[in-house]
Amino acid sequence: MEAPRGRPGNPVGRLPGAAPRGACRAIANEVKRTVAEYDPQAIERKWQEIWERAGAFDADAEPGRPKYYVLEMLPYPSGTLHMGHMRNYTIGDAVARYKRMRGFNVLHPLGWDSFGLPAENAAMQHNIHPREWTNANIAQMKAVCRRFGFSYDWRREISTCEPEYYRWNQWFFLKMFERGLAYRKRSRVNWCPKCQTVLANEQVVDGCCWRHDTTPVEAKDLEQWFLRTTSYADALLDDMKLLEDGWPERVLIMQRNWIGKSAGARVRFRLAGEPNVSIEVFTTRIDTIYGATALLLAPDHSLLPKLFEGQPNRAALEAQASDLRRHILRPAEMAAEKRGFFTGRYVENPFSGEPMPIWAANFVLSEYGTGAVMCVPAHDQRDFEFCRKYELPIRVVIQPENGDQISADALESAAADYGRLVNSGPYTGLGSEEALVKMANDAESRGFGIAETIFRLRDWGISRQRYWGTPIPILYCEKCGVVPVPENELPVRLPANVAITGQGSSPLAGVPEFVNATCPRCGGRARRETDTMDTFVDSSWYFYRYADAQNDRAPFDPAKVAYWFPIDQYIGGIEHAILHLIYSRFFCKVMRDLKLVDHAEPVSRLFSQGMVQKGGVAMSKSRGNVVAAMDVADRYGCDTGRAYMLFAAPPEKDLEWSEQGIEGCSRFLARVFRLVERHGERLAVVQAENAAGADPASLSEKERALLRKTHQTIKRVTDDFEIRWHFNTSIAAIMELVNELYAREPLEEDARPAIVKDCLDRLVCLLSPLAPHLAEELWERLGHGDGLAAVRWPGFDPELAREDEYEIVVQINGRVRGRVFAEAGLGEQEVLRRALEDPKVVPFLEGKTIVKTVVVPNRLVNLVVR
RNA sequence: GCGGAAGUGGCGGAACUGGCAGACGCACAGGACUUAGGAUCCUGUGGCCGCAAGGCCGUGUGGGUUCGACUCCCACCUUCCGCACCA
Repeated sequence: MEAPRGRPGNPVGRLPGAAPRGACRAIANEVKRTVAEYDPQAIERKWQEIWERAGAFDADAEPGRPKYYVLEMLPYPSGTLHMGHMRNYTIGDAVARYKRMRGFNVLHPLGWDSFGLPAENAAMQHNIHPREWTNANIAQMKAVCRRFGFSYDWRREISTCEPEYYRWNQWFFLKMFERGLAYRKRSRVNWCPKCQTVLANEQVVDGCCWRHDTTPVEAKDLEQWFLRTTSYADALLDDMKLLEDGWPERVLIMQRNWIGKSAGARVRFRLAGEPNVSIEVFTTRIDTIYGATALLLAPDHSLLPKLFEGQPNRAALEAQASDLRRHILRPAEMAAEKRGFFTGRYVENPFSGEPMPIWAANFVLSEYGTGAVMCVPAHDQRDFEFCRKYELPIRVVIQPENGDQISADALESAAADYGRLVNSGPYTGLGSEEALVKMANDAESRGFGIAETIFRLRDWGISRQRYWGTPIPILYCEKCGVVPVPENELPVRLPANVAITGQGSSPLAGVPEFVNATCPRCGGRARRETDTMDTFVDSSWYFYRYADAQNDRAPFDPAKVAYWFPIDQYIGGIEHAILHLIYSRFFCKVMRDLKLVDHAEPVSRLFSQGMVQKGGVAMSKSRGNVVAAMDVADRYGCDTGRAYMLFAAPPEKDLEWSEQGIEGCSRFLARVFRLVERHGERLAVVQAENAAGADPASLSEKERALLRKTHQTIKRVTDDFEIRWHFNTSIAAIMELVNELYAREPLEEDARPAIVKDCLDRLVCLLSPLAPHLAEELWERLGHGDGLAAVRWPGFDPELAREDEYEIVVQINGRVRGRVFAEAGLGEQEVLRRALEDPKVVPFLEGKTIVKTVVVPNRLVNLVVR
């Protein structure tokens, strides 16, 4: 790289007007002599107390005043605040503080997702009541949050394990029950033998429990309560268009996949020889039905045993079936081979009348569609592989619109694309899209099928055989059957004294005082439901409760919610992209139907922050690479921790924990402290002069330079908050400003105190969302009696930010050959003239012809020569 | 396999609309101050060649568009994440 060149007459690499070299020593000495050390612990303690006494971050609904609701995801109170939390809350806090300075009424609350399994595990291991354990953890984590000075309105704190909160879970459940959105059915459930409870489908990952990733989930039949998420499947999908601007694309994609809408048709195939028995399949490709050469059943399809009846080799078939059931493919065994066997029976293709053999196949999912599919090897890759293996016939019924015709013998893989129908009876010659509609219609009018759209999304099973959760408010009466607990009897409280063994069914079943109840309808004996709710119920609506956390007559006052909602900015980890966020959207839609809210979506903007890693991997207990937030605060102060979280990477990217990096941030804050401290006493009595709009001629060259850098920094930091959401570059910009101020020391020379003060004031304001305690302290030291909470975000004056003079790069054929200076606004011709005269440039032009010139204002000149 | 994100110095990262690649920080080196410095302040720091002036190379790879490409287009490689026999 070329050596930096200063202007003629200036020392190389030094800013025009910077202090002469000899001055550095003097400044350093003076700084050392007079400046107190940056003491983050003292400063942070002081301001946290002041904020708390003042209720500085309490916010109430003020109709007519613009609001901003910024929210971080509800934490589980594990006891330690780890780096992920710290990063999450630091981002949210920076945004909250920035928006306050922008004049918004900011709602920024925090609470605790305090039901859940770990409390029960702790109860077993340490013989401590889940409530005690949980509350101790909450106290600990809250202390860390306070130590970090996050600007929460603590009056709105909620804890989901308190009856004041969970009674509204029960209330919502009853509302859903009334509307048929909560129902009970016996169903095959995912059972985790370690958790000793049911898991939602969403909680099964690769066939294993989401908490125990080496424990395979078992199938079990149980009576379960479900919430009918599927009745909102279309709304959940359609309303995603409202989120396209504010949510990360990948989250929307994940949700779309999860909902898994597929449009197709249900078709009934009659069992050959038994006209009253038929098998239904679901297909999205009814246009290929003339190419179906078999019908495939899931190994656990309910009809399978019936098919074997009366066959001589029935026992052998049943053995094969149960063998195949053991080989139902789990996602982890995706590469495993397809297997199946012929059942000995046939169905009749309702379109062609042709007989088709029925096979059982291990890759057919019993829980999706109808658990049976038609097998079209020519046009479906899975069927193709299956038929090749078992030598079933392959028949081409779709030919590509353009390109070579295909033939069954030459196929190396299935041809799944749409095309034109061949060998398809009366449909031959139609295009796939046309045929899909027509054939489904015909199937319906001929009585063996119907167009249908199905979803991958299933109803949400919420029953958990656990103690530490919300009791499901249902009674079972010997006479009246299933009876909901009347609203006025809520909450159904968790009994305090329960033996938690971790074995068998719900611990509540062992508490007679809880189980035995009176039927509210007939007054007879009733048994209470002993399952509790999935904790995702708690977190599906908690952010509404923040709007009205103390309400004891309703989950919230709709007017308050109408003021604060929707959430303007929600911030959390990507791990909640599906479960929590779909359930929350579902709850919102139910609430809208209950007329509690009038918005369609609860969250306008969602941000997924990156993980915090150490040594390139996520911090985790098992890896032993966890750094606790409290340790950072103890060693460096929380402002340093915050600054590092924001500086080390843009917020959406993973962040590598670096001790040296954090020391760099600590140095930076100390450097800011010394700078302001050095001038604070002198400037505290000075009224800052707002130079905006001032006559530039009245400013000294140094004043202009100071103001220019300051206003350029304001612009950069403001854009970072408003548009880019890249706080790393905000801090970098502020560092540049600080460097410039140091370089121009002594500031008291050639610059009026009022101007210097103005610059330092603005610097401190820019810093305040990022390192709030230090900023408050410096603000005070600059002589301001009022706290920063009352201060507006600094304004930006483009006139002051403008450069007077630009260095213009002169390129010859795209290569940098020289540099010239041009005053702002200098005409193109003049810039070009200077470029052509530049002594560095001239030799490159000798004997050449300039074919083209490009002049980019304030940036460069490119001369194309030949 | 499908979908998404990303590949830039020794490291974290910057470059906003196509216009000086490497801002800012870390690390390292030199200097100042100092009894001392792992504090502070100042300076330097992509690679190669060169005493220097300067030159050449350089943003995963290969092409393309353009006066000009980290940025746009095409093909490919690698990494991470999500989904995955969903009929």
